[in-house]
Amino acid sequence: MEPGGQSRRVTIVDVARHAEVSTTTVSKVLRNAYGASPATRAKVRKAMAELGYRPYAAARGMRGQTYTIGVMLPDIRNPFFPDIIDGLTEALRDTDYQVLMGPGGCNDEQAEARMTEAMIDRGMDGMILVAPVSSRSHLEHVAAAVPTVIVGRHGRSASYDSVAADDIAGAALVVGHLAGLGHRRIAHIDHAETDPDRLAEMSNAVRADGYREAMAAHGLADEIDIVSTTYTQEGGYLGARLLLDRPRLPTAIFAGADVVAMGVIQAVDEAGLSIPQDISVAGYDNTSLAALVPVSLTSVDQAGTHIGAHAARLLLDRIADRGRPSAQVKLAPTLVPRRTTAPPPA
Amino acid sequence: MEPGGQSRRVTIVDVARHAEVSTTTVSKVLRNAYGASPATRAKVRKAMAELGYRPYAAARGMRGQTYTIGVMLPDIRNPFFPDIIDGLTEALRDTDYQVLMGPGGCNDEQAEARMTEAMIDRGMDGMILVAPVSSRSHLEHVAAAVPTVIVGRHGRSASYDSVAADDIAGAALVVGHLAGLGHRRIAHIDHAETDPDRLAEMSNAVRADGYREAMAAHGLADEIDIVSTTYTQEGGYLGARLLLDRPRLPTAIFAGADVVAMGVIQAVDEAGLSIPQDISVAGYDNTSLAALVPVSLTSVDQAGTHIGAHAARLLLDRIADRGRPSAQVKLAPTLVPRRTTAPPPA
DNA sequence: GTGAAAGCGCTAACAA
DNA sequence: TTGTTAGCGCTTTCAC
Repeated sequence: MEPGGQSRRVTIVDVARHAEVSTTTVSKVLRNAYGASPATRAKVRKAMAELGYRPYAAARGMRGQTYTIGVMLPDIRNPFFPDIIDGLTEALRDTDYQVLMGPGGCNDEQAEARMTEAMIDRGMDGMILVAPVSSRSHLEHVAAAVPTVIVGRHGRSASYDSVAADDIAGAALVVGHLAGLGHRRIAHIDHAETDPDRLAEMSNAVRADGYREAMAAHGLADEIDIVSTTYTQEGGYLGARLLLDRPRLPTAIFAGADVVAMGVIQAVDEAGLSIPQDISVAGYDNTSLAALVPVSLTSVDQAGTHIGAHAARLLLDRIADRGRPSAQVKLAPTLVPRRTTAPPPA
Repeated sequence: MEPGGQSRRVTIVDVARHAEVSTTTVSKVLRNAYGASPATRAKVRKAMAELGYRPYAAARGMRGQTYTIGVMLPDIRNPFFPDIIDGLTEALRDTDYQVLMGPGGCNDEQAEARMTEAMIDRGMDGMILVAPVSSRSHLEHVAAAVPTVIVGRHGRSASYDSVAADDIAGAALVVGHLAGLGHRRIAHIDHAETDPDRLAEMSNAVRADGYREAMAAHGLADEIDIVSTTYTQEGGYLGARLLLDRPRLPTAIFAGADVVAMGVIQAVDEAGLSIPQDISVAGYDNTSLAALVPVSLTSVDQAGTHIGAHAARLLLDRIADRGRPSAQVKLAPTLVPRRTTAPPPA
């Protein structure tokens, strides 16, 4: 109230005194634990309300839980993440858990480690790591300390659960769509990856695999053309520049992410070509960017809210039973055709 | 290591034993506090490293600080916020403070209150509230509990610091730009606001005021035309639909935010008009959306990273001295003209 | 069903 | 400079 004069917090002791019971009893009511009669419960609840009591999560954490779930986001700019967060918070709405998010630092393994440690040190009851770039051993190290769900990364582990969209299927949807329109020279822009561990687990690598498989399935194995840059707008720009320098231009470019596609569009625009008349462009993630009318990008929808909801459910499950076998959820993506894809020029 | 067998945390006691000193000494070293010889310091640091000790923030918080700063974001989808976060984390990089973000729940006062309470209960050392919609009294209630900086909201208080861009000047930049191109019928889309408190403090309202003032200053007082919807894409769409139904069409629409402008573009597109030939459109915030080549939206840049950096500095300052007088920082915006604005049709 | 008392990991008075 | 000793607000045995 008074500037600087922070009035002392109402504690469990105040509540106990007010309700004329012990602090133990108050604690039991707080946790909905066994061992308090309905009458006592009511009395304590009333006292809590009258005093405006709110439990101090940090103190609870010293013995029990903090009722906090940490979500590490690799890149807060990626418009795909809000969907996941929405699904997450929606699924957690009627629980006592609060979600706090930490900026992981775009593709920076060290920053990611700092963030995960910071969350562990702050007593998170559970953690959700979205598309982490950390090594598998680091992920297992995190999972050993606190229940963990990995989102958007393939590869299974006994120590954590995971939720991801089926990127092989997603890539096949794009290639199928383009091939169906009559395209043969379909190029792909990938995120460069050297680490063998991650090569097998990261979405980008799996999408590239899916692209290869699908091209082969459509009898276009000879047309496979992958440029590796990064999953950023600049990466897309750079990749497209390389593709536009090819002696035989591709008639379609499948970008591994919507942001990448935005860079592609820029490069194509600068080259004086038009989309989709001269060249088709497809993205991935069906972010809000893709839906913008002036953009209207064909993309693959990963059902982000469902991913988030599944992650929340798995996490609560594991917080309740840390010993249970790990689970992997794989969700089917869908294609969202828009105005950037059309039949190739005749 | 073993599944379920979380090996006990290394504590200050272990470090003390290993270094053959008292826990007090370890604590002093940890806090860089006065009262430990260089030799002792080195010994303790070595022990910490050898044991892989990491302080447990929640426990520190029970007596001292948690070294955690909570940032409440009203809408994680708004692409303006990442810039603020970048400025914030950059400014905090070399400190011991960690940033955790909480989703505030788009324009929902209750959700906002839940989030701020949750952060206080989790022992945040300081809080940064970005464009909060809460009542002034709630903001002061938060500030009474923990050092607080309010970002993106006008109006000053003795109990908290604030950082905002000069929205009057920003609106004047847009109107000046459009008037300079020869426009007279410049309409504005605003975020509807009824609460008198917030009417004076929220950015949207101030932008509308700035629009009115600037129109008058350019001798266009008679052309003032404001449509009030919401600061969302749908709001922009709706607002534009209303404006396009006017007997005399506006030749330019100044949307109060980039996302709003995206909705405007959609409505204009559907009406079969082209931008900027038939109608000019300007946004506000210069988000990454505006820069996208297919969008290329004229907008006002608020220097989000600077806003974030200032907020961080003010907060650290106030954590160090809670009694100091409150400060208000106002930053000058700049205009970024792009392809959606041009002279009006002849 | 209820409560006394110990303790979670750390910081802060106060002595030595 | 160093260590002893109380707590911080809550949960958890373990008696009653």
